[in-house]
Amino acid sequence: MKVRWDLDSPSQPNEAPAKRRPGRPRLEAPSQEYIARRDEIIATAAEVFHQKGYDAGTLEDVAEALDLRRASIYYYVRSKAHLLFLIIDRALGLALDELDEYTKLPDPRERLETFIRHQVRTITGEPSMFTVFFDHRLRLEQEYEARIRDKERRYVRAYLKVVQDAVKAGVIGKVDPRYGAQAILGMTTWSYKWFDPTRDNADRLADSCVKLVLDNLGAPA
Amino acid sequence: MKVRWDLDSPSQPNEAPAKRRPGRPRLEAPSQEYIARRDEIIATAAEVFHQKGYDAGTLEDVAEALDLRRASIYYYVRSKAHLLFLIIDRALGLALDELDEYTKLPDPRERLETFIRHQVRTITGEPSMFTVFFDHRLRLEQEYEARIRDKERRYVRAYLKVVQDAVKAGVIGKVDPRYGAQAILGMTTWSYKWFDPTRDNADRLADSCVKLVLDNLGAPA
DNA sequence: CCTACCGATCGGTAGG
DNA sequence: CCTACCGATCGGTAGG
Repeated sequence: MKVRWDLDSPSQPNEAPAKRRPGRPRLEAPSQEYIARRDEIIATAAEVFHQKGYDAGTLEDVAEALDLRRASIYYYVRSKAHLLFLIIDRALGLALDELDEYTKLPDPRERLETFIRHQVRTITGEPSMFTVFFDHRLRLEQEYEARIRDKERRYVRAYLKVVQDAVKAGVIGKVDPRYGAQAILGMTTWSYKWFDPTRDNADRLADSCVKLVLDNLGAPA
Repeated sequence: MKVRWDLDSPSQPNEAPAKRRPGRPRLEAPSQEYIARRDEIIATAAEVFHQKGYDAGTLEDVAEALDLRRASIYYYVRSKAHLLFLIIDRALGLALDELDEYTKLPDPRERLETFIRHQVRTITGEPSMFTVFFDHRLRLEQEYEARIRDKERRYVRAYLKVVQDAVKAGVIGKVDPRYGAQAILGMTTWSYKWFDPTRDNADRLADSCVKLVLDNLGAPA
């Protein structure tokens, strides 16, 4: 049986590059083609699972879409469960990607606005990835759970802080930060259920979300 | 084979009572026990599909939870697909239930607030039903689609109108009604993904949503 | 509402 | 990356 490389690593741009281990490496790094092909498989699987659902979408469907035999997928991926993990990890990576940068923005109002726009852009930009993430996240196997949960927390915490600061600065009402963060997250994220790129416009949706939360008129009752 | 009754009718309180057909009825109406038992099956199936997903959750699981044999479920339900329909139809029925009443509220601000509170209460009150509804709605068979889509449209339209009126009355910013409605719907509905009744409080969540959208402070930039 | 029982699908592996 | 092939699961039906 051929030796395969670190199948688990999601090869994300925001991932730290693999540390060079001491001594002579046993194997060369996975070839560029290998990585590219695996990314193709991940993306295609996301589309299949998006359309048919994780369980109903078969590896046969994925293989067919790639003009492969089903067994060949196992050269790149350990199992169907592993494939689900790779999709979810990638989705989280995308969402987390520019967030650190935005966290540094000094103005609370601008920061919240940027977070909202970022979320809308990210979700509507990768509907398949995020549909799989949100609708099949609970089908993740135990072994993968921990790795995901970590990044997930980082994400929610970032949102929590933005909302807290916005409340402090008085740019939004005095809401419970946790509920406020989830509400804003929901308002934008929900788009994965209804947004139709042939009809809807992400920037206008973002405008509406921002206006609803930040551009306010009536004084409190 | 025994004759069964109208398996499709969801026996919802807001459903019009079945019209009395002319002539002598062929069969008495389904017994109260029959209806009650079927509702039990629907509720249990919702819990199973909530925990394991629609495809991964088996009829065996449902039967076991009810202390039945799997085959017995078919006395109440045509198929697994039919069971999914019954759950989804029930969820929509619950959501639609009090909505007509609230539509009559004259004050735009109060009406929007009531809609928001109603949505939070409904979703958090039936997590299993609504998780199945939102996460497995696309696995509905063709034959059931139409019946669902209709009610669904009614729901979205009601929200559309509330938002339109709120914009006109100037109680929220001038947002695109469609995006505004989906944003508010998302803000509240999203709770089915994270709300934990042992830790969270539905009324406070509703407060936060209302405050975020309606109780505003800063003037538009 | 139950006891069998069938048919089909599908993830995964051997071995090249 | 492919050709077989196995094993298990599961929805559904017959017949009572």
